[in-house]
Amino acid sequence: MNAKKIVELTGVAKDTLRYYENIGLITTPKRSDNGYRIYTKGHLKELKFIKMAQSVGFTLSTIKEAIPKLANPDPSCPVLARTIKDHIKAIDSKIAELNQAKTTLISWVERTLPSDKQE
Amino acid sequence: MNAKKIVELTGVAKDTLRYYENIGLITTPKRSDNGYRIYTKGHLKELKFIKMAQSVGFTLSTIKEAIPKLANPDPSCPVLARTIKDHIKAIDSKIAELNQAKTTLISWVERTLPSDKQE
DNA sequence: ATAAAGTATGGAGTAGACTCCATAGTCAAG
DNA sequence: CTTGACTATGGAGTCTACTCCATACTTTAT
Repeated sequence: MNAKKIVELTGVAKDTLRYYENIGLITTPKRSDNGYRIYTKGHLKELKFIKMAQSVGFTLSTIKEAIPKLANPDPSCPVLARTIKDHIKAIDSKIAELNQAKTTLISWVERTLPSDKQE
Repeated sequence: MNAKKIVELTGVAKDTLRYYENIGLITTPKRSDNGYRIYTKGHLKELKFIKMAQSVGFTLSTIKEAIPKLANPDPSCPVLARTIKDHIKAIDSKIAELNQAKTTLISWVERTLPSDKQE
């Protein structure tokens, strides 16, 4: 698919795509004869993953470590499973932090506004 | 408490504290006669909250909206509860996103990672 | 009394993550 | 064949969140 299409589908700007390509975050897209980039479903997956990971506080360089392993997996590599499990652990930590933050906020609400009802 | 102490207790650098003060993120600390900043337990709470919120992907400007309401609550203000609940909702969304990301990663691991070809 | 440690200030510099610009080649429509 | 939409490129600019000066005043230790 062309640039316009993937921008439309992912909400990621054209320039951002080029930026991601430059820093090696996404798989380098092939080019058609005219030099235009050709994006694939693989790129859609990568970008979806990037947005998700980013929204929960992972940096692009952290994401970068995970992406190539997801995009070009070597099934016979045990290090891969290890790495992904590390990322899952990182996600678990973030979930724990979020729950802590939530608890903190709720206690603030209850202490401050004891009569207020839940939504 | 003095700057050294709060740096030690929170792990937030001296310059960062001044930066937070400049952008109005933390409560402006009172000064002693010599002009040195005096930090309080309130600052500890604020900084703890900032670090937590930040680690899970909230920006300083988003955090800034929440802090004053937590620090100087007006019990008769329904907007306060609204705002805090919005933050809790945002946290819930982030938790949901993380769980989704986790599921995705796990499925990647379990499928022993399929290679996906271009369009 | 002098050094060392702590603090203050304005302002410059940095890293990460975009975002915009000027210029130019490509392609579909009229 | 010209216009306008689409794409490409290098490089500059922006914004966030720090981080690092250089300089100077205060306090503590020897």
